[in-house]
Amino acid sequence: MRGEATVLHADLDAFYASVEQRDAPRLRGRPVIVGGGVVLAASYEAKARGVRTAMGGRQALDLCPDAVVVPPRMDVYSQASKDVFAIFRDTTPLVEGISIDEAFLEVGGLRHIVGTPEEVAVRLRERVRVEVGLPISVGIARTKFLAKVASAVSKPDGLLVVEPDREREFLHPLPVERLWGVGKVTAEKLHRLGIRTVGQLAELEEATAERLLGKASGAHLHALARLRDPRPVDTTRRRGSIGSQRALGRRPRSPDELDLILTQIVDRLARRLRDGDRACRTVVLRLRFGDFAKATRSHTVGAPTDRTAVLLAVAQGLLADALPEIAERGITLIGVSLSQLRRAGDLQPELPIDWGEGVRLDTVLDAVREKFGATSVARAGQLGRDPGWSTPLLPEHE
DNA sequence: TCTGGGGTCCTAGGACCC
DNA sequence: TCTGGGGTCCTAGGACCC
Repeated sequence: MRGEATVLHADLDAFYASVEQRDAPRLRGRPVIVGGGVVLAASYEAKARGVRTAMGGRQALDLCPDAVVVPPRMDVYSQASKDVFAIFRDTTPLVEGISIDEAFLEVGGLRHIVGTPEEVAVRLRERVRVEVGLPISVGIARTKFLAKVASAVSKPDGLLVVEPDREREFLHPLPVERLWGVGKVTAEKLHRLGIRTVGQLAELEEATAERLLGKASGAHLHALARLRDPRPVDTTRRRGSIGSQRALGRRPRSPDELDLILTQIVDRLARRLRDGDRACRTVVLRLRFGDFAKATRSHTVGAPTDRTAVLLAVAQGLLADALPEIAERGITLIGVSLSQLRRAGDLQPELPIDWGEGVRLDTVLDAVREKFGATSVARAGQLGRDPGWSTPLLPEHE
């Protein structure tokens, strides 16, 4: 009556570290840490020694002095991810990617053609192991949330089915930290009330949960604890923002240095934007000051754009505004996010950003100049005329 | 403990409009 | 002259996830 377990959550185990062990036999069976200053991924041998993702590299080596530390190879991981997702899509068209190493698959429709969800999962795990050479865990349940919890519980290299009539006994004894959306802060709020298991959270009144955790997340977590999760596998989801950032260490940085780094970041992002045939409206400057406090500064332009020069001028304007505070507090990270993404095909040129015949870059940048002043705009204009620049900063008809 | 890089979603206040 | 309620957009911050 409540439906069948037809949602798969497939999640590669210790993804980056597994790729390194796959490619270098001498790393197999040994504790492997991917990253440098910070642990990006740890193999299960390293995890067994207490090494965790996001841990400082120093601390990780204290716990596990014989670990092999390897630098990340993002392009290799990206290719491995594509290979695995190709197998997902070959299994069913109903794939919802969650991140580089996990996805939901709806396989209910395959029962009479291929087999039960469990049979599909067994075959999927085998194909990923043989064809890509990586271990992957799969959870199967009636809802996405339960499937995700099931895959996590099954790790490493596991397969776990939660039958609909066993959901309560599976979920309720688990600690609240297992809920998708409960981190350190939320867990502590719950612990203060003596709530440690999902079952205890489910016993609360919904209104109580909302008062404690906020309206949206309170209602959401309460529903999950009561086994309610109506979200279907959504194959149409697209990224809503893209970003790039760079940690800077503690030494002081001159405005020119910051400007150069900012330019590199925006150049890379703008290219990714165009490669994905997308445009954006909002530019967010991310900062982390000398005391590691974070801040954002953002600006939204009237019409979506994918032009490096425009995005850079806006970013430089935001940075110029923040320079006095940076001079005072120091800076340890700078980054940019582009949000309010949409298909570039939806681009509707409007004044003042009108890329019609004969419109010059200077005209386009007027709006930016009005908001931020002339200096950064002048720099952006110069870059646009530099033939050595790595991306076309100007539209073809410029 | 001395802190990466990529994202998502929610909240809250103020501006602005009807 | 003083004062409504509702909706949307923008900005900033924060929790959380992998």
